[in-house]
Amino acid sequence: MKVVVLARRLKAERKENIISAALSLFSKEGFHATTIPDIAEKVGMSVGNFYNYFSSKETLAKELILYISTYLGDRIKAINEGPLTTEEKIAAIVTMYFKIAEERPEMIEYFLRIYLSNREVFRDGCEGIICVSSFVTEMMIFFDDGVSSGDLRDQDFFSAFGLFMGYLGGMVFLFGEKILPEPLNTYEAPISDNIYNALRVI
Amino acid sequence: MKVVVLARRLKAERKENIISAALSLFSKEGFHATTIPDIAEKVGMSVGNFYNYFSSKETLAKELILYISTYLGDRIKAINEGPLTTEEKIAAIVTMYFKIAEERPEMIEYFLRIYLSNREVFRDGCEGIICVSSFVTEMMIFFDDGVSSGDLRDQDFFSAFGLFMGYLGGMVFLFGEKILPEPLNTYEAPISDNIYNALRVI
Amino acid sequence: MKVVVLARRLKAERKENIISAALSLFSKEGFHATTIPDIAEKVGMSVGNFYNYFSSKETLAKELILYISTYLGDRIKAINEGPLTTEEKIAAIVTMYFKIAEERPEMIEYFLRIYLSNREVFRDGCEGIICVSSFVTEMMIFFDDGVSSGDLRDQDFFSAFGLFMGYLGGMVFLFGEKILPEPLNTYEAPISDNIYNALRVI
Amino acid sequence: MKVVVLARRLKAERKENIISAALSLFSKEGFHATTIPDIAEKVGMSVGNFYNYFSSKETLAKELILYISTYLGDRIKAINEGPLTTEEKIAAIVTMYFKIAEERPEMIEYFLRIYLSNREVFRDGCEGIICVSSFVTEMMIFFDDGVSSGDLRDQDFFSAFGLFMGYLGGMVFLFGEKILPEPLNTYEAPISDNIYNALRVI
DNA sequence: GATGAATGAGCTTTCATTCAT
DNA sequence: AATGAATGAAAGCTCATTCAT
Repeated sequence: MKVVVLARRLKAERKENIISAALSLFSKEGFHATTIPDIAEKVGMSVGNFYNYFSSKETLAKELILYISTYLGDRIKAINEGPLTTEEKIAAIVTMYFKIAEERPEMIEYFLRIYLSNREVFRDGCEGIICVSSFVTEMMIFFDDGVSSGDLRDQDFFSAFGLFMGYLGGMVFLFGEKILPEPLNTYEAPISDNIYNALRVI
Repeated sequence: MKVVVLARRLKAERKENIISAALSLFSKEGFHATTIPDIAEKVGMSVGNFYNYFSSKETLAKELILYISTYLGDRIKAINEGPLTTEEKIAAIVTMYFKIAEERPEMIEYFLRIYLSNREVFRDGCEGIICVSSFVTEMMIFFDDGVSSGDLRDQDFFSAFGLFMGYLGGMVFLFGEKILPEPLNTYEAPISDNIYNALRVI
Repeated sequence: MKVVVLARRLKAERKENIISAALSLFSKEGFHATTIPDIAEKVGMSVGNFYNYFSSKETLAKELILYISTYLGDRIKAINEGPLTTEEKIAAIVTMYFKIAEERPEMIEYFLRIYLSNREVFRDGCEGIICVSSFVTEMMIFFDDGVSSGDLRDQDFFSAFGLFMGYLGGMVFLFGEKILPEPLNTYEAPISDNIYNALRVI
Repeated sequence: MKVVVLARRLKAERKENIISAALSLFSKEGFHATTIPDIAEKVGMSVGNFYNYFSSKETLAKELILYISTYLGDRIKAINEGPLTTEEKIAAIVTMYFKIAEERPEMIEYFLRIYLSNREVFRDGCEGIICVSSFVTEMMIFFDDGVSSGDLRDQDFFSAFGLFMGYLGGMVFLFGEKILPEPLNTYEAPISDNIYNALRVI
């Protein structure tokens, strides 16, 4: 019995390794420029064995976006459930997002460059927001809370969501392209202000 | 003499056809999933002949982004040079952008999905904002004018640019994914408001 | 009548231009790496028109080797018919060959690199020595004369021919590869000596 | 453990098969006229798998010349280190060379037709004599020994090398073109004599 | 004779996936 | 579970040659 448990843990660990290697390679090199041999080599695993963990390159790509969505969703959830005001929550989300963009850029880059851009890959099984719902749901909760507490105007969710996420994504993109003259965190305050100004009750 | 002129016109026309076909295919299928044979077939041209017009797939991709940047830049320029207030200009840009997104979605989609995401492709020759400068420059002018006229807060350009363009891009993305419950133009008013609120002098 | 003559002369001239351009390109870039558009451009002629002068790339290649063989044959003939001793003739041929190798390297290079190495190209129509007979014939005469005059041993022609031409070709090859430490003409005397020693009556 | 060894042996064997097939095809058809599918088919291997053994057609070509140079160098070395006089060594080298030209003509043909003539292919990594140094070095030793023993005149190495190798190459070329009226070995004696006469102390 | 756009077969190379071991 | 050689379809691109003008 114990052996089975150990084996299962080992398998989960190996899978984590693949996810981590793939995330890094996909976001750095692009989905098509990254090959399965590349990933296998980075994990220290044979090509054939890779297919014991993921049935195809596309499956892997879909699991990755799920992984990221959960990761981001968890962090937003923590903020949502904390004691902050709406204005502070906005700042907290911006700070969290930019922190990830600097410390684990693969995650944001994967989101922006792989998920948003390779429609063919995510066509089957990730329609709509299926694969990013953990994350989107928490953003919905954030807005609802903000509206309930009288801080934010009651407007269409997607108008607000597009503003928030489009803005942050855009900034990270500019950062990634080395177009921004200052480090990302310099922009945290003005951006949080802009978002709050855009959404708050007037 | 006439013959030469006609031939030249024909060649320019053929080039336009390729641009149009490629724009559509790239934005619908992705850069890597679109093949030269696909493009050639859509234009009704042999693969070999395609290379009489564009020296490589990458060259084509770069000409495309230049084409789009100029197209958008021209429209923003017209708005900039019109008699509108800053608030009206914002609405005009949003309307224009969404109109293009509905009438010629390939243009915006290309921008969002191909240009922003296939870094490798645009690495040489489109560094920084080189290939989108027509468009970015006009956005700069818009902001400067808004600040000069006392309507907009004087803040870092990229903070404002990221808000504006990240927002619009995000909305078009949601639209393209069929996530938005309403037609795009429904959102024009609230979005324009959000942007103006975010940027205006308080 | 006059017009016809002029036209014919013009055509011959154009053909010479093609031959000259092709010789240069083939020997510098190789047969396969040289394209018909390359040649046409160098001549300042359209691709289509090229085919009014030569029916195919292979035909051109075969005419070139004929041209070179005649060129070399004529020069050897002049030496053969001059008043020199056999030893002097050897030196004269070596000098002539190296002079061409330095002044019009395309000719020797074409011979060594294109003709000798692209069997497929010359398979039909240049079997055996058909396309280089002007040159080989003169070398035969040189040997016969040398034997008749009692200077050279009477041996199989090809034993002698291979020595003479293999030697000179080898030296030009080493020269072309920049392997030779000295300029080509430095070697004229020792090489002539070696050849004479190899062939003379003992 | 045994399995690994066997696999390694199998892989080496497959590589030998490719070398052998490529040598034959290249020398018979020419470098450019031989395609990777041709080679793969001759080996009984898929095109894709070929690239598990050689990273490109050029790499293969370079390994081939190395292989041949070593093969020839080894044989000359054996002669150099044997008990023969200089005159006998010359005859031995000629005999050996012609024997290879008859039994494994691909080797000599590859040398003459592919290596010497496709400069572009060998440009990177085979500059000068890099890829044929095993062979050239042994020829240097032969000459040095001959001079040391007082049999050969002390002259520039390349003058002598060009004579020897240009001569042999020329004869094999004539043989390959079916120009020679007699079988190759008929010429061994007169050619050895000619070479010895050309180089010996007078 | 002259033009050059057009053709299309063919090239080298890549890579997701399979499968015998 | 693990290996990595093997497959083969498909990609981007080239180029000798043709042909409408």
